[in-house]
Order: sequence, then structure tokens, then C-alpha cells
Amino acid sequence: MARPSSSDLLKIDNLLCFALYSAGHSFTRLYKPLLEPLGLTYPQFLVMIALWENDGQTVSDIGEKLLLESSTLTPLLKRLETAGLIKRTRDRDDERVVRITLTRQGAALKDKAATIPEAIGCATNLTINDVKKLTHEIAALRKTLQSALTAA
Amino acid sequence: MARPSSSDLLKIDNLLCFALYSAGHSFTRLYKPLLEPLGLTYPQFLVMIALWENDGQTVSDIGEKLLLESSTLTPLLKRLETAGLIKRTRDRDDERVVRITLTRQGAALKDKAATIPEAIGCATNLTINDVKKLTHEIAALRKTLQSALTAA
DNA sequence: AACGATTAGATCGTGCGCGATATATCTCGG
DNA sequence: CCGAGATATATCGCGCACGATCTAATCGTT
Repeated sequence: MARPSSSDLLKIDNLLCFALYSAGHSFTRLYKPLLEPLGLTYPQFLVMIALWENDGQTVSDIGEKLLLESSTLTPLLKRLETAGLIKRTRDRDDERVVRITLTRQGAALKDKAATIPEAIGCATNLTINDVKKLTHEIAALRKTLQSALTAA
Repeated sequence: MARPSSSDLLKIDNLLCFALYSAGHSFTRLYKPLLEPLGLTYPQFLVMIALWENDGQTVSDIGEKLLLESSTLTPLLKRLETAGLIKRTRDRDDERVVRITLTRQGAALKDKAATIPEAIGCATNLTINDVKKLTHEIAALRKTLQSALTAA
């Protein structure tokens, strides 16, 4: 097996990072028409999923889960609050902390969202096991990259 | 093997789309300090790679390659032009078309960039073959998703 | 030649996503 | 109890990323 030349490594189609980048955007485009009826953008959908999984998280809890900064989350959460899906309340015991809780509407939205992952799954044209395997591999890669980042 | 329940499917860590989304961002963060000396952002880097591979492409050529719209590319290309890395010129034969060509500086930047993919490759902690395999799988997935999109 | 339809880019408004910085609150040593 | 640091969130500016819309150029048909 030949060692890859630097010219190979600089081809767009050989770059793992570009594959991830473009596949991620493709997913966002695919989700868009499904999320529109719920009034959610794709990142907002991810935040809602995190909350359905575990209500009452703090801003930084969500940030750790989704790998997002407060500068991204604060405006996004304000939009979700304006939409009536969540409430942002300062923690009594520590006024620095903002705790995010689902409103009744926000919690109810979960049922409408329940059908979405299956529809997306179909579009991937992969078996459930292939999806599982790929998800796991990419998540492991993300962990490796993140630890390389925090080490630096 | 049990059929996955809808509650499983709505867990963030089981979502292929989230794995891609977050791993993509992790890559961007990893590239950032390496691209800073070149004066490039990550999407700008991708455009430069496309041009190093094939100089003189049109805006829509680049858009097709990278799956980006003119509304994204036009401002980005203007920034690259301001930075002196490319030139934007209307095609003589068809004045609607804008052709993107590398300046001497833009072409020269390729040498500096050549070391980056290897540094990134190391950080993935994967073998060259694993990277290749994963890249291929994700690219195939992207193609499936995109064809689902254009079909709709 | 002429005009409707198509095409290539550009522009605009909205929503991420982040680094740098600001503000408010808490913690801890003395 | 007080001030120095630490912590949680917010704010700001910049650069994507996209859909909707605009403009200018080209193409096709008559």
C-alpha cells in the first residue's frame, strides 16, 4: 500500500473533514421541511431533544451535551422562550445559573417530533445496524478530536 | 434484535445526524489554529483546496463541489479576493459567469497548506485505512441524502 | 428581430457558531 | 467580613449558510 502523497491528501473528496462537513449540511437540509411544521430550526431541535431527554438542565449542561458555547445558546434559547417552548429561570441557590425548563407546549411537541427520526432514517437507505455502527464510529472520532483539543 | 422505540430514536447520542454535526464542528475547531497562520477560515480553506485541485472554476462549479449556494460563496470569494488569494473575472463568452482564478499568492499557499492534513490525520488517532473507509462511507451517505433531496 | 423563459451571480434578512469581552454572582483565604 | 479569583451567563462582532428575491445576460421560439 503506497503512502498517500500530499497531493492526494489535499483532494477534497479524500478529506474526512469535508465528508463530515457536507454530510452534516445535507442532514440539516433534509430535516428542514420536517421541522418547519414544528417551528424549529435544526439546532433548536437538538436543544429540544436534549431537554426532552432531561428537563431542567442549565445552559452549560446543554452546552456540554451539544458542544456549544453560551454565545450560541443564549440567543437560541431566547428564541425558544419567545416561541413559548421553554422557560429560562435563574436558579434560586445560585443566581449565576440559568435553568431551562420545558413549558407544557414544549413537552407536548415531543409527540409530533417522534415520527421524524424514522423518516430521516429511511432517507439514509441504511439498515438500523449500519446507522448504529456509523453513529458510534463518528461519535468515537468526535471524542478523540475533542480530547486532542482540550489537551492543547 | 429489538425494534428501536421512538424514545431511543430521540436520544441525542443515538442520532447519526448529531454525530455528524458535532464531529464536523470538532474538526473546524481543530483546523482553526492551523489555518490561522494562512489567514484562512475553514470554509475558505475548502474553497482553496477546490481551486488548487482545479483552477479557473466558476462560482457554480465550486458550489456543486462543496454543496454551497451562491449566497454563501459570493461574499466568501470576495473576502478571498480582498486577501489577494484569488481573482474574480467575468467570462468573456458568457458575461453571467464569474470565473475564479488563483493569484500567484493563492497558488503559493498550497505548499504551506500541504502539512495540515497530516497533522489533522494524526489527531484522529485512526489508521490511514480507517480514515479512508470512514470518509468513503460518509461520502456515500451524503450522496444518498442529496439524491433524496433533489428527488423531493 | 423580439420576447418569454432560463441561467449565473449578487443582495438581503435570519439564524447559527465562535472568540473576546463584560457583568453578575459565588467562593475562599485571611 | 472583605477582596481576589473563579464561575455562569450575556453581549458583541465577524463569518458562514440558506431561502427569497433581484438583476443582467443568454437562449429558444417564433
